[in-house]
Amino acid sequence: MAYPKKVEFTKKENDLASFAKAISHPARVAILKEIAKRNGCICGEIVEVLPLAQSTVSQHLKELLKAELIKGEIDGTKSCYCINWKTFEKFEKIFTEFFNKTKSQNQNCC
Amino acid sequence: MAYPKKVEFTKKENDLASFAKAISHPARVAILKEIAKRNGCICGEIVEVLPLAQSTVSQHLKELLKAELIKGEIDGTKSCYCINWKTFEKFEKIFTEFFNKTKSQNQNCC
DNA sequence: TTATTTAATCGTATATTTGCGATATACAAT
DNA sequence: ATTGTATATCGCAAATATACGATTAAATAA
Repeated sequence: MAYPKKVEFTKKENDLASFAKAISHPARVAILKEIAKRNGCICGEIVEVLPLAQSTVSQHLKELLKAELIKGEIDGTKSCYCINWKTFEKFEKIFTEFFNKTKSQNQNCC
Repeated sequence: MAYPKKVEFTKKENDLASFAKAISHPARVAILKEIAKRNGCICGEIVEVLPLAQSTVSQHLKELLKAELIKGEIDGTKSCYCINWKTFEKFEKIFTEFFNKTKSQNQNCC
């Protein structure tokens, strides 16, 4: 056996996959874009704009929070969300690395 | 209403999400890396290397084919897979655009 | 021809995701 | 204190994803 069998996946594989999972739903992509687009942070204006119920949007926001792609803070009755640039850039790096590493091995075999 | 309510998501949102979905499982990330790593295309050597059953790997390969991230051709009893660079680069572009566009709107609001 | 090898597909079980309405919570306004 | 507003959470249903063993199909080797 030339290459060893994996018992489990590597941290990088898991990281890339879980980031990809966080943005694997069009609603979450749209939410991120909306948060970035607005001048300043927004809250449930997202609900106004998306074709989804408030509770569903809230769930997607929770997912994005879990992935640390956004930060949220409660301001009165409103919740204010914004992009977590630190994580965002971390993932951009992981992605770029993945693309470049893969490309560098392009042997044009078929 | 300053921004219009979406009836559905945009093509770009759907494209980005479905690409992300394709690589949202560590097995599929590992498979892509393995295919890129090997000198020339490989087939079920992937099974040897991953902590998954042959049928499961086959299913993941099918997903990657569906997303057109890999190409496959049958060579005798063996199936030979390789990266579909055209799609790969298309998605890299979509990604980079997403990252850059989002970043350019960084207002550091919170 | 018969056996072997390789890989796709089928059937099935289980887990996760997605979505929504209803409810709860927490603050603001009256 | 009561009412209204914003948003998170609960409970549930439906759809999708993941995994595996068994089976099938197709090519090669014996």
